[in-house]
Amino acid sequence: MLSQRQRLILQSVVDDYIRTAEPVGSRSISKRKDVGFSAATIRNEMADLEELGYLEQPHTSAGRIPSNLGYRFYVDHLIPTVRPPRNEIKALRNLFALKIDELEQMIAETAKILAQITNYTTIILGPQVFGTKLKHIQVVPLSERVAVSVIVTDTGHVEKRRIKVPEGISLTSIEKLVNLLNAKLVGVPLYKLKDTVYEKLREELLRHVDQCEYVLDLAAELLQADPNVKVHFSGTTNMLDQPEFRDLEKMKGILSLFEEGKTVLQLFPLMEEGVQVRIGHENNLEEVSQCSIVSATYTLKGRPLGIIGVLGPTRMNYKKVIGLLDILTKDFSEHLRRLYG
Amino acid sequence: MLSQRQRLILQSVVDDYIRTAEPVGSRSISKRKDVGFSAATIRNEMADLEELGYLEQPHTSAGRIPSNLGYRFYVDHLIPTVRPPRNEIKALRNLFALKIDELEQMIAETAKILAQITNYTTIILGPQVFGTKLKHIQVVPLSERVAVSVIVTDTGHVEKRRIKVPEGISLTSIEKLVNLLNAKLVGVPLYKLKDTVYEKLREELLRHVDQCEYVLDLAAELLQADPNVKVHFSGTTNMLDQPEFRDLEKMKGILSLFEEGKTVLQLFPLMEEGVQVRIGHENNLEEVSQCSIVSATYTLKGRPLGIIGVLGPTRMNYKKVIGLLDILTKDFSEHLRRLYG
DNA sequence: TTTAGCACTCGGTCACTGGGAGTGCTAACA
DNA sequence: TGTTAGCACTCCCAGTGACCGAGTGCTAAA
Repeated sequence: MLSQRQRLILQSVVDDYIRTAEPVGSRSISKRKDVGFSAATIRNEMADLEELGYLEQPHTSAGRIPSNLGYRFYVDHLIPTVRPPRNEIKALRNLFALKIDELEQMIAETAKILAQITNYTTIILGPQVFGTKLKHIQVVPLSERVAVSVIVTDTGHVEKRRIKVPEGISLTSIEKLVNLLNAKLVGVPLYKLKDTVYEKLREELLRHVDQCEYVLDLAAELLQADPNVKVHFSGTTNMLDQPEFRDLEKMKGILSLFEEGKTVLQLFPLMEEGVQVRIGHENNLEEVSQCSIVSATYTLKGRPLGIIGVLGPTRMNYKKVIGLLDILTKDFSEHLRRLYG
Repeated sequence: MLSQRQRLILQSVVDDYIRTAEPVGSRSISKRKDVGFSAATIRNEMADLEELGYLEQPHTSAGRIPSNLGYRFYVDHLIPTVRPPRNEIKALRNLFALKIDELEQMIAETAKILAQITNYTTIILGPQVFGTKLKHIQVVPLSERVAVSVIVTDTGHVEKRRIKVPEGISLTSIEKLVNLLNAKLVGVPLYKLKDTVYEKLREELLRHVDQCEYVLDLAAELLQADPNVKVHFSGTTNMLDQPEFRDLEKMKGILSLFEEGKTVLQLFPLMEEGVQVRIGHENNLEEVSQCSIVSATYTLKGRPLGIIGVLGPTRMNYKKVIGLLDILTKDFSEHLRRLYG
């Protein structure tokens, strides 16, 4: 268990290091007005903290920097939850006042603003469409054998899919099929669509449509919703401003991660309530072992829809980012509720 | 006018510099087997070429590097059009054999492969949907006052738009409207949709629908196609491999360009036949003043649909890239024709 | 006109140096 | 017993100068 003084010193080191990106020496800490000890005392405590694994020393005659364990303790015990400054809150709220209709665009703008305020990289996942419900399905034939199926959900999301029409299936049977699907499946969540077709529509189809089996498969194909979650990035180049990423190789690793968008999904293994912080190796990817991720879930009608995350160096300004994400996800969810709820 | 020998030397300098990224000295050129002159002679010629503006010297006792004018002459007169090696052609053709249904995905894959082969950044614009024709329009009401309009084109492209339904317009009038639009507008190119509505549908509407003016405006909104051209990037991190972009500031400029996708549209001011090369300042953006862009247009039914471009340092391997783009755009267009033509 | 030779220039690398920041240890102090 | 001042030591870093090699321009000879 850390003493009160050790906690104070650890906090000071982390704060200073976050601010300056330079190893923190005993003298500079003893000079702070909230610390009433001499440099020598601080040195002793720092040596202890290093032994306990909270601090590290880049080389003998240098100051200390926080270890990942140190950051973890700092995040868990040493930061007061802080309300972001007015102007930052305002910048975010202005977004929601804009009345942007398209959700995608809304998300893109949010990512942008958040990246601007934090100076880190923002990653937004979603929205997850699996839980949303079918509102309408339409099939538009393009030529004899090719058609496009269009699915609209209750949140206004549109999924399309090119499909090949099997030989021997006429346009009229497709039309009948689509009518049937619309009559029976509206309101069913997307992830249940396929099962529902096979379970409930079989007899119905037998009655109304010829070549039932073919058509059933076709229907399944029509309804195959795209399971891909969209990934939005912003502020990717902010990483270049961080002194710890001067190294081109590291930088390249991180940037390629952004290019191959889907890989970052591994960084967000679960959608939990509240603000999550993952530090250094707690992330599942080697490329970001020197980064931290602060993330939070946004919801619609209590259902988690997606994730807003901020990626920065482990030396990131946790206080600020956590405060921002906390407010932002709540506002964002509220905004969604007003749009679709 | 350059003498035969000057052309040979200029070509050698550019070739070597493209290969090594190091200033080229007189000795290394005189050693090449296709050059039968001593270093001293080469030096004289190089001094002349510098005076003429085709070469530059980073500092007094260094070799020469090509100027932008030098590259221009090289591209215009000194490279034979070269057929890319078999394995590269094959890598591209494999793509088209994959039978990827979705055009977007197809484009993304193409960009990726091209970036892999060239080791530069690829930028693909399009497809341009303005010229495509309306196949179907659908309106799906989400709630009392909100609906989603979905437009399907003859190329299977789907555009959606959230719309607010003006007060006092009933669902049945909307239904009538949509039926009318479908009956009258199928086959009309997207860019003519709006005009056509106002010109041709006015009387028709007056007869069938009440509150005509409102409805007319609504129709216009429904048909407002998204004019945004999509921009696909791949291989953005390849830029980091180029020795000329070690400088973080330059790098940042270029990478932010990719992040703010739309800005790059300025780099492709026109859609012309054949392969275009723009060198250094010939591009309209300061950020890429040390880059060159090789681009070509892909078409559908003879209509230009979009652009495939490769962005690299001015020291890029023009021979290879030009050859590749030439083949690729032709294959790509042919593939599109098979899919939609 | 071409080439060989030579003096010169300049950037890059390496070893060396001194200064500064910071430490750990010891001994004195409250 | 906990805290502090003092001091010797460590290590990084920036600056310096010497040196090397690649390349040039010029001149004179072939």
